[in-house]
Amino acid sequence: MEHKGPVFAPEYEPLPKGVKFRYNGKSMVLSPAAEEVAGFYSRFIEHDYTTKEVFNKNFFKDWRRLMTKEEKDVITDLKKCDFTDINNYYKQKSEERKAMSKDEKLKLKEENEAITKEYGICMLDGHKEKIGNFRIEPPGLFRGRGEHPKMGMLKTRVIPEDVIINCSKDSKFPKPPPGHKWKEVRHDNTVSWLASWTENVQGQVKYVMLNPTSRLKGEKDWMKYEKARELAKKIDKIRENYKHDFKSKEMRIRQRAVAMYFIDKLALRAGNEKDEDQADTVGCCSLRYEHIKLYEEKNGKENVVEFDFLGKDSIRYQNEVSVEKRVFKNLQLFLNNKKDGDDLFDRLNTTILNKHLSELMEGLSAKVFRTYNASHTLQQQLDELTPKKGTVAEKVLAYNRANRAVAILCNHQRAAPKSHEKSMENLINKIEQKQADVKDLKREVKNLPKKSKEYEKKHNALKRAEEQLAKLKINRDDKEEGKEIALGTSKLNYLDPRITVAWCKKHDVPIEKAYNKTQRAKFRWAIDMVDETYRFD
DNA sequence: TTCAAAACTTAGTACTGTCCCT
DNA sequence: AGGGACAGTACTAAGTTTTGAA
Repeated sequence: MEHKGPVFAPEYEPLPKGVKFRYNGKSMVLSPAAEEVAGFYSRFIEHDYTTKEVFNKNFFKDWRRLMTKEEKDVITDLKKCDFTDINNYYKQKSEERKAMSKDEKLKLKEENEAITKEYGICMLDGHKEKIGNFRIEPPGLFRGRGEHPKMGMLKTRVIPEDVIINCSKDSKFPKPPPGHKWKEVRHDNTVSWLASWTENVQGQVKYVMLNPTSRLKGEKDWMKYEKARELAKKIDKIRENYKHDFKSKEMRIRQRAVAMYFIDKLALRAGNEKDEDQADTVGCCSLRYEHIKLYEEKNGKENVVEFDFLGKDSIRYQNEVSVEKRVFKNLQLFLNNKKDGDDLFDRLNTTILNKHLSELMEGLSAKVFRTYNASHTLQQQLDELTPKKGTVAEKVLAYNRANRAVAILCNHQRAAPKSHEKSMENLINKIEQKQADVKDLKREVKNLPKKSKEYEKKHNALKRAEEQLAKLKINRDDKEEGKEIALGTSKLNYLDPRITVAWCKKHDVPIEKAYNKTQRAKFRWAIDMVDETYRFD
């Protein structure tokens, strides 16, 4: 492994004289350190974050910590701080960047490409590989997701003295920037990272790693799907096994069994325990009393469990599922004598669960179920939805619907795009226009003598218009159904790409319809490997 | 054996560039 | 030229699993 080391964030450029920070209405010159952090906050002042007390409190505390004595004496109340001038300055800078001439933009692009060429590539086992994140995260304010207790804290600047380099002993070591030293240069070929540093807000180690297109990452991805296929072969036995455990005498085993049922049936995440200083989110093992409700009957279904909790990234999971009678009875038992804040599975955690899983199958852990169920669902949905005869557009719609079924299973949500309403309106207008066209053409065709040149021309035009109309309608349905569902995550992380590649080949759909450029690069291994007979069952 | 740290995967959102229309 | 829509990309937080020290 040989590389040039990471790229650091540019030095702070102090504000020009005319840009004023004001305290209590009076302009005030800040020390560079305090000014830089004031600049970070100024970029947020039009954002919801600054209405949150936690954000403001954390920010103010960290900001004051690096003020000079004099600044600290004066600046005691965030409410009296006026950042608008600074904010306007940065907005103006960004406008200027947008308004740059073509040449200036091109120059910037070329400079950027030069950096990528030098620092974005490494040599691994004699092969050139792209690096994923070779730029070290710049300083700024921490933006957690959901109700994060640390939101607004200052994420400090990382310098070479913070960075550990990992490379081969016999390689040309990266040079630290002039006047600096690395924290350490080590040679550990049992890990895949090129450089690491410890981030100050949560104390977590951050890594520079390879791009997903690299051989190393590709092989790991491939192994992940092979593991999921291995599970596919054993899933019947495993289901039998946990269903049997629903009746166990031991509470811990019953809890384990019900958790496995959830993970298998609903594709829930494992649910590790979390610290107090993180957002309160849960997964399967960490579900609490308040996260589920039981109904012997609801909406015509029996034994209904209603889930409502915040999962990863504080994304809400809401679902109403009819479960097996024994599961329902067990849940009643688990909830008995409990109250808000109590664990649903008080005799279970992810370590216990994964330990058991690894005994059922080597390398089996909770997340393998998610991969398996996602890929399995895609295969099964493609079988069901793909029209035998149909246009490419119709097949692609079927593919997107199959993809969407997986995204729903995995609860991959997104905020509906801001432009959704508007673009939907445009699309509907287009459809109406096209419908009118079709109508007109039909009438014209009717009135023309058959076999005339004019007739043929209009007839073809009509056919074309009808095809376009069908396409537009498909487009509309696709868009509306998917407005709050993110397809990318499942496509990138859960769906065995060989299923998609084989499906494209089998149904004469160009691979570009399913995968964009980045995705094709990541899934190169599958595109090269697979023929139309591949299946994931 | 326990537990925290390290390592690596998965995740949504913000930003950027491009295309097309006015 | 300006601006909106959209796709693709960059970013980095937040999970899971593995590792290894106490």
